[in-house]
Amino acid sequence: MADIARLAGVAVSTVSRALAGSHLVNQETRDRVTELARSLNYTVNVRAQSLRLKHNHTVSVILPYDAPTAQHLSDPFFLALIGSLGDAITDRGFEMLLSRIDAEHLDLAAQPYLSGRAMGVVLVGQWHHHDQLDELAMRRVPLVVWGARLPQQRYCTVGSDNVQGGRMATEHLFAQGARRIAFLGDTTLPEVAQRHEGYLLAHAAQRFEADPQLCRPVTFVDQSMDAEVASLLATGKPLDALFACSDLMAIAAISALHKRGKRVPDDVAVVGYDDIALARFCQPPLTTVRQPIEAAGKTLIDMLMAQLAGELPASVQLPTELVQRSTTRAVAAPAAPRGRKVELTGKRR
Amino acid sequence: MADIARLAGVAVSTVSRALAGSHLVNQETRDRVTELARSLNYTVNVRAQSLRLKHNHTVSVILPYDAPTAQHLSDPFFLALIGSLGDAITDRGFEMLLSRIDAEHLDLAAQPYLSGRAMGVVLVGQWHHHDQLDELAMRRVPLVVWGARLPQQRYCTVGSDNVQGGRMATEHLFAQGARRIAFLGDTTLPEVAQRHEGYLLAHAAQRFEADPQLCRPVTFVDQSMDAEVASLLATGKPLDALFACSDLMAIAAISALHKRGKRVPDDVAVVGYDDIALARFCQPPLTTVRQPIEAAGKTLIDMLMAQLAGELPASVQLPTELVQRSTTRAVAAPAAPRGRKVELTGKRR
DNA sequence: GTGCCGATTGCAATCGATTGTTATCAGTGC
DNA sequence: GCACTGATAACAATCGATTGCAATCGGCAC
Repeated sequence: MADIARLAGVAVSTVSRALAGSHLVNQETRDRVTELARSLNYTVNVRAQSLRLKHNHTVSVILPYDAPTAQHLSDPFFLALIGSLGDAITDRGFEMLLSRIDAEHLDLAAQPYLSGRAMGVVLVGQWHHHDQLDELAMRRVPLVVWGARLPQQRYCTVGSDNVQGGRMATEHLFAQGARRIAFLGDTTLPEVAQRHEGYLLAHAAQRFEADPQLCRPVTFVDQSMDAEVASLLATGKPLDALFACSDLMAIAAISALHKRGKRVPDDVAVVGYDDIALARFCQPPLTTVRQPIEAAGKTLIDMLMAQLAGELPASVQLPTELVQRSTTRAVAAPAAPRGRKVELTGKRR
Repeated sequence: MADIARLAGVAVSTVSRALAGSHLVNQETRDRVTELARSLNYTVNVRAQSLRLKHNHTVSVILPYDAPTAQHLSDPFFLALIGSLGDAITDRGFEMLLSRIDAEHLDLAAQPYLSGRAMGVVLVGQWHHHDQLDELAMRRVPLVVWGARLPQQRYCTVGSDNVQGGRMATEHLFAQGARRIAFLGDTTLPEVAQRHEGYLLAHAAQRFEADPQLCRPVTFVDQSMDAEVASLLATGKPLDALFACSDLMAIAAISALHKRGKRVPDDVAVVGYDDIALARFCQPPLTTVRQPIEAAGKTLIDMLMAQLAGELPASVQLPTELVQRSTTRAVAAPAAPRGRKVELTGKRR
């Protein structure tokens, strides 16, 4: 900026004002400065600017990782969520700072905010440390978490309505005559626990007792699905259906079922969760509970902006919908969750 | 920092040194300051720090978007690449600034660097503006591009060996008796053009003439695949096989083929490109040319670091491998590209 | 008592912007 | 000729760090 000032024969302050389009500087001077800046490929230094202005246009998006397994960033649902966040953030003219932290130390999520790099934080998944998140909220860190809404939480969450989703999936399976429905998912995770709650509610509504033996704590993405399915089939009692807490798990389970001569949906019906791109394309196309990914990114950012505007963090539960494809038999739309028409195609191009 | 200095009864400069672990400050003072900082949840302001130090630890990753179609960030391959980059960047203790720009203005990719937000730029895809990238390189912007290596380019690219990949796929199809092989992909994109070149080389090696009617300029992800496949089947002459320039296109094509009563691979064999997660799970599992995504992120960052260390930008072509699954009939591994053993499973968990 | 030494610590300039306040200047009225 | 006014532009403080250089201090030798 000093260079431009020298070349234009004015003071640095005038250049600053000129580039900001201030009317305090003569139109002619302003044009001269602007042109000079353009021809020199000059851009204001954002670090200095945001240091002086004490604000910035960056949103920190954090994906916790499970340290013991050193898991890489490859889950299609989370990646799609990043895409959705990326779009939402770009649309608002902000930038996205993406980083990863150990899932056991969610308190580190505040770093980008505390160090002035970002105006606020979006954390993807609450994992096992609800308490650490509450603490961050109490320390007034602008924070929105993708995950389950828990009783009396102090932080703001955005997530799908997991109880409704789990219930809808289970009811759909009941509706086609299934009676013994396996539940696959790690219920120590809040979101999965809520889906399991929906699963139990559906059982209660049917006056059926859920067999605890059918609930398997498979982690979100897992190679050991094969063994799990084998063990489920070996219980002696028949297996009607299977509700998996992610599409990836559902697809792995279907593959394991096929390997053991079970037909889907004729022998075992399967419902997944997420409605990732894969669900629509795999054979047979997967019946699944759709989490509205497009809306997710937008809503997360909306909530963050609301907090930055001084509003109270109101948590949001986005509606889920059952997308009926071919891993379950076609039945009339379930009555319970009165909702929008079921979409058969996603919005992806 | 001033607060801490006051509380600790020392000068700001001492606090700075203490937090940096400098041995110029007394061990005791250092401990006192460190403890004070921790208890106050204090973190150095990264903006001020990097302003003063004139360097930072941020890598800018840019995904161009096609403005006319206002395409969202949803392509599984690019998302996976972001994941890979995220891991590579995190592993090196850096942070990732993710943004999007209009694919027609790749020169804007320099902004994050010029404005001091990032130490360098990784651009995902070179799209149609090779020239703009050359210009950026001449302006000495630290830049690495994911894409095709073009003759006499001035910038550094990392990409898969597209010619080899295209050739390998086509040879594999020839090896199982295919003679009329359709090529699906937008050859105005450098990467696709090179895959097409490989396709033509394979034809030449077999002394076969490629029928231009079989080359269809489908854009990377497209709804109109159905019409395209219909048109291919309607040419009058038989269709043996199909090489699609992305797995997504391959899967869409398979779906269109099924709809028209064609069996895969019996009537039409199909090879995709990328080996995204979907390829392994879809039914039938997709034969495809694998781009080494894990290595991609690492290599991109390695090349960026090399540039920052003052080295010349050497472009890299990562080896591709043919992953034989079920959309082609099993044949012995092709002889031409002597390579590593074909892996049947990816590294995903 | 003086001077030197090593170990710490403080002072002040600096990074690149922004902005309230002050200065300059041409034009105008008396 | 002088005071006043409006339009521009310059000055200087500031944001929160870092660091070369100077200052301080206790100890020690002479």
